[in-house]
Amino acid sequence: MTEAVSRPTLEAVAARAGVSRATVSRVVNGGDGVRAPLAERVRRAVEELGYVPNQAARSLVTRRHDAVAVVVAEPESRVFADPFFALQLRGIGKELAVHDSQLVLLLTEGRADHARVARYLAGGHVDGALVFSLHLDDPLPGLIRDAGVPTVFGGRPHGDPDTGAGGPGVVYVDCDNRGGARAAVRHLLGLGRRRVAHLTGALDQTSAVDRLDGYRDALADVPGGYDPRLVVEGDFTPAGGERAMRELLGRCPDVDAVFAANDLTALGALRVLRESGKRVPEDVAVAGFDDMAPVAEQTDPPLTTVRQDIEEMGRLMARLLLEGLSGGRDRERTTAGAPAVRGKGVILPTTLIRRASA
Amino acid sequence: MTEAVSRPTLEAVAARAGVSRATVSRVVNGGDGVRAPLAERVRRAVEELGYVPNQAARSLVTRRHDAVAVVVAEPESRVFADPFFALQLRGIGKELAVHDSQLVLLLTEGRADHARVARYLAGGHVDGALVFSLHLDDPLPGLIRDAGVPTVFGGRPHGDPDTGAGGPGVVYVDCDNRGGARAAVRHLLGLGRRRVAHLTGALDQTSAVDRLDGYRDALADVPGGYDPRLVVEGDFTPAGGERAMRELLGRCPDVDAVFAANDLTALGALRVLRESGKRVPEDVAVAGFDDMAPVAEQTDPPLTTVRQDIEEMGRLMARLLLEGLSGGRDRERTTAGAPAVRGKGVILPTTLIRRASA
DNA sequence: CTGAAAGCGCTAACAG
DNA sequence: CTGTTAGCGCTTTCAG
Repeated sequence: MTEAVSRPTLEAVAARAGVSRATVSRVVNGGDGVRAPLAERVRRAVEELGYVPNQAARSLVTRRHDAVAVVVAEPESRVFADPFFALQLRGIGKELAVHDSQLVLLLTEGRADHARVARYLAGGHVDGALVFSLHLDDPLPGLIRDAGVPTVFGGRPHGDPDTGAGGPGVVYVDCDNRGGARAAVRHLLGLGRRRVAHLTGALDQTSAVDRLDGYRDALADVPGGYDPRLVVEGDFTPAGGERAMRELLGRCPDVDAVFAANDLTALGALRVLRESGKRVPEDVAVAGFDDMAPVAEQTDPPLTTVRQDIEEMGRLMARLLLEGLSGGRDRERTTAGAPAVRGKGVILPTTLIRRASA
Repeated sequence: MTEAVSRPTLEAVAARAGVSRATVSRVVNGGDGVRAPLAERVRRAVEELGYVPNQAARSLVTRRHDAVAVVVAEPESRVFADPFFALQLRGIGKELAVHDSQLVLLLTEGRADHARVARYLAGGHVDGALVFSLHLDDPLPGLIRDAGVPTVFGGRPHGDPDTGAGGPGVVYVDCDNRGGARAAVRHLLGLGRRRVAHLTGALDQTSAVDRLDGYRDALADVPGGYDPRLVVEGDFTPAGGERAMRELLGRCPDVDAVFAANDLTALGALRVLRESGKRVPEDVAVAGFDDMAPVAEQTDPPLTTVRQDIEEMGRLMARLLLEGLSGGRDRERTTAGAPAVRGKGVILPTTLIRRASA
């Protein structure tokens, strides 16, 4: 393990180039307003000395850090078990890289870590925070508000402006959970299915609630309508999907279609259906949500599901934060076109992907 | 999005407590050498003002950052497609949290990003770096060496001390790829299989090479020995596994066992075997590597595989770095017991997990 | 045990 | 256009 060596300072570069520190600083930061030959001399000195600015010193005066925190609560390990999070992280990373900003990852695993995160955020190391707020009782959003750091949420936070209960100025990015669910269920209905069940996600997360609402929406349109016995609570995991599916089969053996809250849940459901001798999609059609490639494409049969662009969500979160920081200057359009903006939330569209399971 | 507010300074706290800045500083940093009543007054002032030290100012003088960089090269998206990386990250995060250190994630996606990463590392924002060096031609290790930052590698780097080609002082953590592979292949041989094939990983990664070596080791013991026609190159992905398995079946229809370089490869192989009407394990026994829960437990049949403790690898990398930084003080023992240390590499043990596929 | 003073390395007015 | 002059907020000798 190499020891860190002491790096040359502005002073040293200035001396070598025979100019003042101020001039070197100017050249290093864009270099406008410095005559070409001088600038050239400075650049050579920088090069020869291998000078790299000390960020701590710079931040101290500029109050900028070129870094944003990504806060992830992972009370259960689910966050890490599916590629969802990794994809968002990648989107965030890409966008930040474009703006020359660093990604500081703050993992929390319980109350103990919350204090640490709050302290860090308040300590002014970062220009802003991207927060994945998962659960209803999560104290993190409050702590972060108190830290007084510009923040964008991933996923609609509980009690957001749209539902009327939320605090002002909450910015978030989410996909159209409700619309996507509606589309999936309508597709199942369009197949002629009349007993369409729903295996929900963990209902302390808004995504699960919104998908359930979408399911209800679609069923409101049809004669038979909504039957509460066809709704079983899961938890976004394969195991939860199995459990829920078993319960559903026991309760309503006549079910002919299942909309699972995500692909992992669908995976569990498929397994139980196979065990029970039900054919998919002949006896029971199955649809999922997320379109996680490694899951949805490789189930047997391949899964019909609702696709959301996870990486784009991450990218958009970062962009929104950065735009807010720069006071709305350098606004650009998202690569996905123009997403719908409702209140302070940005909702990305979803697409139904038809495969063999429904 | 809340605007950041200006935080109180040491000065303010000092004024409020009626002491000097120096005294406040002492109290904030452990507080030894300050008389109790005074210290108490300071603590109250800190509390009332909600004072949090400005890290930039502090770093400027202490030259410590309480942050380490995690550098991940992801030229292909594989890094993110499997949970491997997420698990290591989690291990790293846990260990860093214990030491009150932050995790700065540096994602790179090509040459363009390399310069950015090198600059960042050289800029002295972090106390050290954890680097996942994946590919043979990756220029990253070199750049990082030049940055002069203490570094620990994840996975044996190319040309490490053990092979004699590596630079001095390279520290890394890896699992016992070779030994694990050997165990898996011996297990297949123990089942009475005589035509044991190997679907390799991407051979520009040391893990793939080491597993191939383990395969050869095991075969060196038996009469028939090593048959090069039974080795097909894959790339650690399911698609690569399918491709390799198809080629293998074409070339050696008499194969009766397959050792896949990882679980994802095994997944692809299983699919092709099923298509071809081969029964697993009756006709062909299959073993994988990694024991990724969401994959290995849920294949059909469940996969016999070599387990490595990925999270522990991450944790250990962080610990090694931190220990090195503190000059070897506060040394603790790893939770996994005492891993083997060869040269500057720490090799974690692997375990064969028997399931139905072999 | 406490305070005064001197910077850490950099940027940002302000003069020239 | 370039240099001079102040700090940013903190830690750390060094006196008292």
